[in-house]
Amino acid sequence: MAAEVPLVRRRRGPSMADVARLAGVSGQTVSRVANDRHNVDAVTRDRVRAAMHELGYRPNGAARALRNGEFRSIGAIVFELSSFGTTRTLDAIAKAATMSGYSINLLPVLDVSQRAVTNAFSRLGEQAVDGVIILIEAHTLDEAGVQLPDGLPVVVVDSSAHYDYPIVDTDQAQGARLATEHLLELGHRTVWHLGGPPTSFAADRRRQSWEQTLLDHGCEVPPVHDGDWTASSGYEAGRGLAANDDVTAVFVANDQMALGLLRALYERGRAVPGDVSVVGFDDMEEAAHFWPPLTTVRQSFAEVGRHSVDALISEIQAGEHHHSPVSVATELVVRGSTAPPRT
Amino acid sequence: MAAEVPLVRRRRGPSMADVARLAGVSGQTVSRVANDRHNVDAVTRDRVRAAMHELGYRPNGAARALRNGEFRSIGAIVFELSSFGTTRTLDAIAKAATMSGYSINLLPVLDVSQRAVTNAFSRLGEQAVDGVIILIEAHTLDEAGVQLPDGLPVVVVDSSAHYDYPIVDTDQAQGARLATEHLLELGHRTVWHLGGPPTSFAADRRRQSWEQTLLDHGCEVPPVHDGDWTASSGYEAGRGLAANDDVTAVFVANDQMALGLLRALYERGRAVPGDVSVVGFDDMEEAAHFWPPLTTVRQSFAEVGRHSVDALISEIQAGEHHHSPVSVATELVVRGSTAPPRT
DNA sequence: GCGCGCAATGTTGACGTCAACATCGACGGC
DNA sequence: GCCGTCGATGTTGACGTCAACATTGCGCGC
Repeated sequence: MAAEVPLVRRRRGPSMADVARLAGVSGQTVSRVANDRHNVDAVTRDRVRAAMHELGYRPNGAARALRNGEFRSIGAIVFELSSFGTTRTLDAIAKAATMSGYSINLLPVLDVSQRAVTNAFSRLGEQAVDGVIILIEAHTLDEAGVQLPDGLPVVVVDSSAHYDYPIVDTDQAQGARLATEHLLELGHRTVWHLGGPPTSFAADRRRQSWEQTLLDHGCEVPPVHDGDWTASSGYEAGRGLAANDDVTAVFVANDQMALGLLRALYERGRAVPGDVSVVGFDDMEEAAHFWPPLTTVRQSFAEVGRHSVDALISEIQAGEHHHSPVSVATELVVRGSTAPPRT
Repeated sequence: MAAEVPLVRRRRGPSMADVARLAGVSGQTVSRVANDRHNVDAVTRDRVRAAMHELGYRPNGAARALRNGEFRSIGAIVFELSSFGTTRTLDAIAKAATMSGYSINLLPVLDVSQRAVTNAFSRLGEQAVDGVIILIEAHTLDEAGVQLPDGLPVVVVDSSAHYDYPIVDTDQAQGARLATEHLLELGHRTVWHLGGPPTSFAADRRRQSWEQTLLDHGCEVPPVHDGDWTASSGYEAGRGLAANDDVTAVFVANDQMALGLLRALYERGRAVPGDVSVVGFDDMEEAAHFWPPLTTVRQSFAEVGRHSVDALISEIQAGEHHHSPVSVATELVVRGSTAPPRT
């Protein structure tokens, strides 16, 4: 038995040296072909290409990264992909990064405990990334009191101003004002609010701006109901609102909770928009097909994603810090869930 | 002027050698400390740790990968993160991979053209990954006629059997049968179908199984309406169904299209479930809060994700191929959108 | 026909890490 | 007190790539 096969077959692919040997050239020439340098004879290039193909050669990213001192990769720290906004933003980030020749390294935080977040950042230290985009609602960061590795470019997608990193976010305040004023202009005496979780800066901003708008218009500020972004939480909180006949207009901090509220209103027999007007936030694709179609504030996740990548890449390549936060404007989309109050 | 600063500051972080110099030990000792080897004197270890911290040392992933011959990274090829199912699966994949000590490299395909897909795979060749999970509906792969790099472990999340790679997927056929039989058992004479796009294997499977179930029960097979998974397409297709008084029961290939159908039925004044019963597929969180709450087929994206990662990692580490596809069972969740037909 | 210039190709070494092997010193048994 | 043992630490080289520099040879001008 001439069994000489090693137990663990270290499947290292062929290297430049192997290709070079087969093609009868030097490794450097293979490198030139692999990188599309022009100063290679056409005949040689074809021979090398053929050898590459025959061996199934793939350049080794690690060696390249080591040599060049950069990974061409961006880390994205996320908590839950199931959250609608995060996902959309991540999608835009991935696309923008790809177009700039960077790839995206997903670094999920398994739970929101301090330990998990700290742990994620220490894993980060071991990741082969040139920079990081943080997509976690930043209260968690504050609580965890974590510190990012020094000298690693970072961009935060959130409204927190507590950190000394460049920040890109939707203009939450403007969006909330848009929604609230729309309802007031329809003639409602005041606007109730179904807010996001207190751990979220975005939720904070929307709530604050809603309150300020009411005050600016001399309206009474009703008590806030809180949810956690899910439709279920919107339904739970919505049952309270639905039972209260004073409520004629509600600004909900996202579309999913708005869906839950709509259900609660239905179950209570209150007509939308006849008895109660509802405005959401996000303009998810489904919002146009709620019943009635939801009036909501559209935010451009794509733009937020694109700006984050731009900011991060310029930081990576030039060492620049944009300390002025980028704010992406929102837009009110009026559909069927809002109307003047019943007289 | 002793200005010696290079124009482009290559921001290479400190290396082991720097730490070693500061701590007065050899590089190897630093390596041992970094990797928690036990055979280092406590005093020395503390000194090295202090030096690491002072310099802000982070181990260089590229060098480590080069040395070890593995990247501890998995590529995930996706098309659109906005698609609900893909996202949920990706989330599970990311979590499972993280727990196994792998990170996820997102490789988005920017559009579905052949060129783009082929291009994505050639980029893939340059990625520093140990294996790949493909999350694209596989018709696109067929059309693009692309070939993956040889010797790179691959797992496909889809129902396609055209490829010689391990496949993990939800048991689409079982789910569709569950939905269809539920409606038949309620007493409907037949069940209509609002299907997914013809490019999707998952949609194919659901449609075929729906049809087979009808035939098994001796029911007439009505013509299929197609959508593209979005609520909008469900609404468009749904208008046709809503206008047809023969329609008393519809199995919709996903929840989002079901939402669009519900809207179309509302607009037409047809009651759900009084006039028409509707069953969806996916059980997205929102489905419970549609009006009426949607009866649907729950699939476990988490389990699909976990199985994919398991299969890929065992392929990477042991070179095993599981040629038997993994099928994850579904479950019918009965809510308020289904009832016996009006007599 | 001589040499210059330039394009094609080859050679060398360094990027940062870590396994394998080498060395060094302390301690214990006899 | 000598030697063997073992634990702590140091030295060397290789992983695959590519920039910088070195070399080769060909064509062209005069």
